[in-house]
Amino acid sequence: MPKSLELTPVETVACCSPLNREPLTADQAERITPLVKAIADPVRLRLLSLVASHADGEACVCDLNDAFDLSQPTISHHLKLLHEAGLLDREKRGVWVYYRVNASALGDLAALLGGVTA
Amino acid sequence: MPKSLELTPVETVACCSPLNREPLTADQAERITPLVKAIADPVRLRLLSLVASHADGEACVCDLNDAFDLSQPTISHHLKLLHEAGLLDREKRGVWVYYRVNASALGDLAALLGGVTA
DNA sequence: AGCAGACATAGACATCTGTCAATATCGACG
DNA sequence: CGTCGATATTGACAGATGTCTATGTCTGCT
Repeated sequence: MPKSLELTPVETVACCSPLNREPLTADQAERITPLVKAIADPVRLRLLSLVASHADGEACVCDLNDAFDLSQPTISHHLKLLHEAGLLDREKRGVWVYYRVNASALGDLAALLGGVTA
Repeated sequence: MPKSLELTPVETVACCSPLNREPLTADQAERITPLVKAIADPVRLRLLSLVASHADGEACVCDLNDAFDLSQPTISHHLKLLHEAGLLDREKRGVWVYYRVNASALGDLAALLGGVTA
């Protein structure tokens, strides 16, 4: 149920069969790549795991900032990339912003790589 | 059974529990990232899927070159990155070079993302 | 030996990416 | 309504990345 015609990368991954079934077309590869790029950074991998493993399944930006020796804008930038890729959902409550993982996103990507269609 | 003390990225991935179990340490994230970066490119994703889905599980560089509108050195460069990451095994037979996928590599990465420990 | 073809390496170059400091926005609260 | 604290945006810059041309290194063949 996207509100626009633009699909997030994560919304386009489920359409491809596992890598070992048949070659990806150039188009499919171009659509999948942004999602993989989104997790191809150590800071973003840690952010993702921090949110994913956090109690209640969500984490406040204020907590995430403290976990890194990086400036606040840098963390904000990485969170934005993960959000735009469709891997993190964003919710603002009062002054704080909470992120939570899009579970099916990682699942679809894992299925693409691992060859499991489930 | 690595022959040197240097581990390929793929040899270090199995050591981490799934993302949603516990946060990655900075060290773990740094070790995993090269593997993810290796597949964070549309050409390399297609190369991987071409090799993975090829008959006999292996593909000759000569075949792979023809599948792209890119120069031979560029394809060679991408294959080198995939090989160094541990995702592709390389075997030279006569004049030709054959690549085949390291199946467990993608499996471990998928497990990391998908949360399946198997 | 010498040539030809398959693949790798080296170097150059434009573009992309991660980071920061500075600034803007937005909501709560006195 | 003005300030403060939390987060996002902007602009700048160094370093990484993808691509090419040119060249090197094997291997088989004649």
